[in-house]
Parts: sequence; structure tokens; C-alpha cells
Amino acid sequence: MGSRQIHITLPDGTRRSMPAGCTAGEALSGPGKSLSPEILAAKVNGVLMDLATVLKEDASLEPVTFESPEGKDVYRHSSTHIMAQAVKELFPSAQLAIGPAIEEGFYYDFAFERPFTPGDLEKIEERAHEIIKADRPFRRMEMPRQEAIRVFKERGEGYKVDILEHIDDPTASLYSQGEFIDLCRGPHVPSTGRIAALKLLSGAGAYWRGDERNPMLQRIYGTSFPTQAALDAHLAKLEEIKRRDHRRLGKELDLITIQDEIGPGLVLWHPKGALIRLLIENFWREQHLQQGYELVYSPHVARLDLWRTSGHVDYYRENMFVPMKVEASEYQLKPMNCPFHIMIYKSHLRSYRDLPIRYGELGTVYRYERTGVLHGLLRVRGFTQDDAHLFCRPDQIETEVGRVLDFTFFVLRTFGFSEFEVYLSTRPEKAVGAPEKWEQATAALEAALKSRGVAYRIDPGEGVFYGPKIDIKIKDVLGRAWQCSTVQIDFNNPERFELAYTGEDGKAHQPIMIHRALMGSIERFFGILLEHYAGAFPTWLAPVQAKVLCITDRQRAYAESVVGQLKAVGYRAEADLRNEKVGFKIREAEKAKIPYMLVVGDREMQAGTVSVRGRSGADLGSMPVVAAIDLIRADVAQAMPGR
RNA sequence: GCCCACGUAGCUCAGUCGGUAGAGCACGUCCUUGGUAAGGACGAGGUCACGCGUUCGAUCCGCGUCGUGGGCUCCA
Repeated sequence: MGSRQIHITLPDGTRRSMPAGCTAGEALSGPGKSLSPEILAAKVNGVLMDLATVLKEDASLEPVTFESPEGKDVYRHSSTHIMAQAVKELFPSAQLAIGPAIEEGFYYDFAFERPFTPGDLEKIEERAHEIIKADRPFRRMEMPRQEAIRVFKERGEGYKVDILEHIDDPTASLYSQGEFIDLCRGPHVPSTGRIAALKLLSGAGAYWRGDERNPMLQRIYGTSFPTQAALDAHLAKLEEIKRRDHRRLGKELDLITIQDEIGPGLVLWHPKGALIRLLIENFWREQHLQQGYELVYSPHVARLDLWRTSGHVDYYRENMFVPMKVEASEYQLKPMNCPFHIMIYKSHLRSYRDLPIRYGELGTVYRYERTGVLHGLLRVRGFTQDDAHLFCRPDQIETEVGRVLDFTFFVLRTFGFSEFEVYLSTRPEKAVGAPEKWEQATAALEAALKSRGVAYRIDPGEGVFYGPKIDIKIKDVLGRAWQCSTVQIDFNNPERFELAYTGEDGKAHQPIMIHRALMGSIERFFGILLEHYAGAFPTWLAPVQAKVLCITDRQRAYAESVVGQLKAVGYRAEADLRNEKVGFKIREAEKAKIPYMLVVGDREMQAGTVSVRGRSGADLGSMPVVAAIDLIRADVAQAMPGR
């Protein structure tokens, strides 16, 4: 032999001697052993590469499995190539565009003369399974960019040529499995047989490079997993998401509707939905008053000139309804609340002693959203922001932002959210305000986060043009992240509206303005809550907290008296006095997701008790009415200390 | 806005290869008074989203409008 030896360092620190020219896969498995099938790719000196990569020098090696994000990426990326091959085999005239791995799967965009039908998807999936069964190896080829362009021109793949013409790298990498060749950075799993469970999910239209001026392509979404069980679990999760859909639950529980006759993106709150909203709003108002906010109201329309001053006419027009003419002037339906709060601030001369001033409003705004983006309660045209604007001195930013953060986390926790993702967005390219101001404010935001030990990520350049911001995303029970809360510094409006306060020095100074919302929009937050709780609101928010069910007509008066006792101490109770069997009444109360069912028959009536059944079947036994009230009280107090 | 699919009773959905429609649930009346997720009988309920066209005839076919759903860079 006499071949040169190289040293491989594994993640656990062990070193292994291998002949130079071995592959990454061989080096990971060790001499004479076969590679564990979980290993999909390798990190060579920290760079993600194929297992077939030939090693010529000493290197550190790390196995990559499906468990890591990179592993999932490789797996799904290989999957999408398999799907693309299936499409090309069945529909040779389809052209390849792009096909990346995405969070929970993959897609591939094709240029094709017609959309793919569900029947096409079935055939494509079948063919993909055959390709997997054939276990064709993925082979990497590298060639000069020009040559790659020639290859794809020959194959009639115009989009690949377009991609190649837009990249700088003088060499391009191509991957093939069998007859199929695709431009691809890689890496890939060693062969198609490594994809254990693959499923195509849906087809959709998508623009080339996401630009609506470009041609529409046909996108196919799919996903893949290393075991059938994992795929089934994923599909079950998709079913669960459907089951929790707030549009479905909103209708089923008779909480809200959005109706054609009224208009897209405009929400009707039915009595039970309105009651939950009222409870949310009451909580919000109480807490804001306690936190030193002053609550205000503002009109739904204002002169267009106000929106010229604020800059919305210039920067926000495409999201505004068209103005309406009234007498000699034009009026604008409000897309935001800030100008109104600013005008309240401006209605007096302000002293440095007055600051900070905190104005809060559940302000309903109207924004024109393109029809295609409207979605249930999550994206609407009329919604209520839990808005507030803080006016403070520059030295107060950190304290104020800190207070907002504490307040936000408190409110979100009360609504049952315990996991958060926090982002700090810094100065974008196009920005107003001096760089020093940005630096100072960004540092204050960061200091407020740090002093609370909040873990956060920086989104460089993602701030709004008028100032840096902190965004907080909440994670629901299914692990989905939703952005609700935001805290934004605004250098723009104080300038535009010439805001001022008199300082200790007797001179005019410009205040800092902070926009903030905790829930974002009540509509959206309500939709998220509905999905988070799957409609089973906690007792403090449940529109009906207890339903009294009589077994026969004989207990009707008693049932009503129990309802009366509950109402007298402030709980929301209803009686079901209908001539129906108790099983039927329980079924209905279960479906309405009412937290407590109080069953009353002759026995209970005699003893002055109720039989308590908790939501989803728990038998809590028979007890005096006061004991049932204590039960509800304890339940509410757990979520809402002090009630 | 754009691509595709869809719009039938209050809800969920069948159906009509063109001859003005059906189920389940819900609703109403009656019977039943039943102890922890559906008791029974009968009944009422529809301009088949809207408009225009083709046709002897349109809910069905064509075009348009409105609405809903999925999607529209997570960049080889």
C-alpha cells in the first residue's frame, strides 16, 4: 500500500488515521465498518459536504443526521430533486426553475403549460417512489460556469441558465441521479434510496423569483421523513392544525363571522365572541391604568392633511382606503392611531416634569390589504390595535422600554403563552434621524433586554425607517411562532409634528416617541388564542363558565336558582332547561367547550347540591353550590391572581 | 393584484352527461321525563353567489363580477 495517511478529528475529540483519498463517509464509519444509515452528509472542517467527498488532507469531521437542521435540509433537498426527476420523466416539456428545502418539507417550481392536477400529483408521487426504490446514487459534478450554461441550454432549461447568469462563482456544481441533472450547490444524501417516506402535499402558482411581473410557475409542495411513522406524525399535526383553524372554530362556537355582504376582511363579533373580546379588553384597560397609562379615544376619520403631516400619504398610501370628500376637504379613514395621540400631546405645552406621558387606546384602524392576502382574523382590513404611544426624554428610553417589556411578558403569560422569540431590529439603509440617535436608542433597547436577561436575536437592518424596534413572537401549543408585540422608537413623527417639551434649562427639546402594541391587533390575537386553546378558553375567558343541566322538568326551578346563585357572585352561567336527555345536553355543552357542567336531578335538588362535570369528562363529584362556586373561583384565580 | 380550485337549505356536503334538487346536523310541532357525548315521529326550509350570453329550456355549458380557500424568493 504505502499510501499517505491523514488524520481525522471527530466531534468527540478522538482522532482517526485514514488513507489519503478516502471519502468522508469512509472516514466517519472507520476502517472496515459500514456507515450508519442515519448519517446523511458530513461537515468537513465545518462545511456541509457529501459523504462521497474525497479527503486529501487532515480534517475535522462531523456526521450530519436528520436530527439537525442541516440534515433536514439535505434530506428535503434530495427529496425535491427526486420529485423533479419524476416530473421530468412524466412531463418532459416541464422546465426546472428552483427547488429548495423549506422548514417542514420542500417545493419545486416548474414552468409548464398548465397547472398540475391532483391526479398529476398522485402520478408524480408514484414515480418518485419508484425512483427511491431504484436507489440511484446522487453524483456531483463540477464544471466551469460557461460549460454548465451550455449543458442547460442543450437540455432546454432556460431558468437554470438564468440562474447561472446571475451568479458570480466561476465554477458551478451539478448533481445527477440517473438521467436527471440539476444545478445544485448540494450536498445530497448518497442515493435516492435514503429517502424513506415522501409525500406530495399540494400544487400552487408562484412567480419566478417571487416577482409578479415574472411568469407564473407551477409549484409542488411536498415533505419527507426518515420513517413512515415520522411522516404520519407530521400529517397528523397538519390535521390538528386544520382542526384548530380559528375560522372553523369561530363559526362552530358562534364567536365571529366574516360575511360577503359586509365585505372582505371586516369582522362581525357575535355575542359570545364579543364577550370574550370584552373580557380581554377589560383586562387590558385595568392593567394599563395600573401601569401608569392614560387611556384616550380618537375618531375613525380625520382630515387628509393630518396624514400628510404624519407622512402616511407619502409612505403608506397603498395600505390606505381612498380618501372621501366631505364639504370642501378630504377625509381619510385612519390606518393608524399615532397622529391622534400626538395631537393630544400637542394640545398643551409640556414640561420635562410631565414625561413620560403614556397614551393608550384600543384604536380601530382600517387598512387596505390586497384581497389575496386576507386570511380569517389573522389578516383583515378593519382591526383594533392595542396601541400606546409613549413620549419621553432620551434618558428615559431604557426605563420605559424595560417597563414595556415586563408588561408585555406579563400580559402574554396571562393569556397562556410561555415561550417567546425576541428580535432587535437595527438601522436599515433608508432611515431618518441622525446615526448617533439611532445608536443611542438601539443601545437603550439592548440594555433593557440585557438587564432582564431576555434572550434575543439581532435582525441587522430590519428596523423601520423611523427607528429601531423590538419584536416579540409568541409560540403556541403547536410550536408555531406568531408576531404580536412590538416596541418601536420613532424619530420621525416628533420631527414632523414639531413635538417639544420645555427642559430644565427653559429651552424647547424634542421628546422621543415610542410606539408599542402588546397583542398587536385584537382580531389577530383572538384568532391566535382560539387556535392556541383549540376553542377551549380558560375559565376566566370562557363566555359561559358553567352550564346547569336539569335531568327532568322537575328540577327546572332549582336549576334556575343555581344559575342565579352563580350570577350573583359574578360568574357567567346558563341553564339548559330543554326537554332533552342529560347525555344530549352534556354533548352540546362539551361541543361548546364550557368549562363546568352542573348536573341537577332529584337527588341534588333534595340535598341542595350540584354534580360537577369538568370539560372533557372529568367527574368532580357532587357538592353544595357554594363548593362549586369555590371550584370556579380557584380556577379563575389560578390564571388571574386577585380575582 | 396574479395563478389554480371552489361557491347548492342556517351548518357540513351529495347531485343533475342541460328538463328548476337531496342527505345528515340545526330549526318547529308532538310523543317521551330519560343520571354524564346524539330517544322517537312528523314538519317547515333553496332565485343552486350575482349578472350577461348560448339553448326550446341553464343550478349544470361560456364569459364577466363578487366572495372563499391554497400559493406568490425560505433565492443553484
